[in-house]
Amino acid sequence: MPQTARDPSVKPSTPRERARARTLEDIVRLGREHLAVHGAAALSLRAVARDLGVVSSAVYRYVENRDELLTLLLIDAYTELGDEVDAAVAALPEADYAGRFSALGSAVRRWALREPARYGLLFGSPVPGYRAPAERTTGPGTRVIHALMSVLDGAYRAGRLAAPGGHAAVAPLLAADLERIRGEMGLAVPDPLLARGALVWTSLFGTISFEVFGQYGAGTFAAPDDLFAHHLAVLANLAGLGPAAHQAGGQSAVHPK
Amino acid sequence: MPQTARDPSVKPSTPRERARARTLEDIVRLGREHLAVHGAAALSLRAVARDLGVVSSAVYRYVENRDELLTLLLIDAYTELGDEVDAAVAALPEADYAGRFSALGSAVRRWALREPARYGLLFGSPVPGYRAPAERTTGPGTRVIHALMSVLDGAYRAGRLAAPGGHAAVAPLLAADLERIRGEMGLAVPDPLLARGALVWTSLFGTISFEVFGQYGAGTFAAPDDLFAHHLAVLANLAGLGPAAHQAGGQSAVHPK
DNA sequence: GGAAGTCAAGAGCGGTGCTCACATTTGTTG
DNA sequence: CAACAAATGTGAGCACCGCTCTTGACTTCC
Repeated sequence: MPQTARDPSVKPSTPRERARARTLEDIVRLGREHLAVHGAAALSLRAVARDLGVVSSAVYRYVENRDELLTLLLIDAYTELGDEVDAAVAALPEADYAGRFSALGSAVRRWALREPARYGLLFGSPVPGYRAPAERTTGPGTRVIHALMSVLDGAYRAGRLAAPGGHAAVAPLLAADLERIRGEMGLAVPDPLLARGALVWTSLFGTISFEVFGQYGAGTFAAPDDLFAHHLAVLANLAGLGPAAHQAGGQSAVHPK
Repeated sequence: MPQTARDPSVKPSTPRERARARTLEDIVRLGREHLAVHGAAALSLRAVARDLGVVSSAVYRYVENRDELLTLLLIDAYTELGDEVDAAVAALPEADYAGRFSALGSAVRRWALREPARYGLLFGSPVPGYRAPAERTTGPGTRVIHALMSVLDGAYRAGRLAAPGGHAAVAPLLAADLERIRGEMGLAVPDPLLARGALVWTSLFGTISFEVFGQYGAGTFAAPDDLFAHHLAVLANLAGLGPAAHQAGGQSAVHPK
């Protein structure tokens, strides 16, 4: 493969490398647009080439194959989601744990509703023949859970994470997993709270997925904002954050700006 | 369209109709196998035709197009899932509400892990160009939520559904939605419990989706059974069922046979 | 027996991912 | 500046896809 050195950490020096980087950016941008309109499985390299004003085989100079483009779009989407979540969380004071939790959940939902196809690529059914390269996607792909756990861990260290009522027993094997995760992520929260954090994590995405993917019936919920706000409040409580101080409900929480 | 009358409620009388029904069953069966192996977006009518030992165009005598086959597979999957959930719930006494809830969740998970591609078709990202015909899919598609709400409603009517602590306020618009749903489904549970039931519903599928779709990292959870059992116990508590009487955790809950 | 209905076959259209030999452009270097 | 080599674009081609249409054969019923 005659691909040139493409280390993104090194600023492109020569004009040729600059042009190449720009073309690749265009390809990703066009791919993102096609993805948003037609969905992941319908992503077509030929269509991207057409929009790029180039013959179909030319894009293979920049992208090895369709899966490679999918990987780029995956990283692109994870990064954008992670940026927006981080920004939403950072907009509130560090000690406002309930507010930060609410902002995190609302940011994820806002992005998901704005970019349903890209959300589907990240959190929907896996693309049939495609295996995401873990060494490239786990980093961007774990930003949301890291942000969530960071909020919960901060609340715990500040003594603001209430021990949950009705302690569900944590089985030994699960405790081993949690212990390892706690070490890898540098957390302090004990097992029951950590396990609940995982549940809150999956529940958040479950709720959002149902809304984005249309799993609720057509006109089942006329007030999805209120429904999500309610769920978010319950989940904050479940995570141990107690009743959300910065009101978790209503339109204002969904559009914090 | 020269399609014959194909009302499934009428038993096929003539041998021609019998043969036709049998061929259509074969097509659905082969489609199901292809779906399980290659995923929804890669479902190919030509491949089904090959396996059927027939030229590709012949399949169009039985199935209008690819979307029609997808609809048949959708109904087929919803029905199988609904049957298994109903059977798992009915295997426990009606008054064992916590046990029935646990059985329901475990049955969904068991089916999802056994049939990941079909699960993805039902609860994953929507197939790009495809719109499920609501008049044919909502019936089979709402069986699980009906079963879940039936358990919760029964527990409530029996006075066994605890009022949840930390009541999250139910916004007026949401209350209107809940009132309508309560009427359509013939339920008695009040708003806070109904809203929590919806959250438990989406959370259950969120957890299962994360596991089936590999959203947890590769080796993040070595004990997924224990993790799910824990989540199920917390969700039962969240729904208002209190600590699950028929122990909700462990392998025995996942494989209740 | 003939008419109506049903069905499989095959060619064909436009689309896809991907490969390869060839032509062209472009930056560097003698 | 000219020549060279690397990078890039081109177009044909392969195999697959969904889907349509015509043709011929077959079954069923009057």
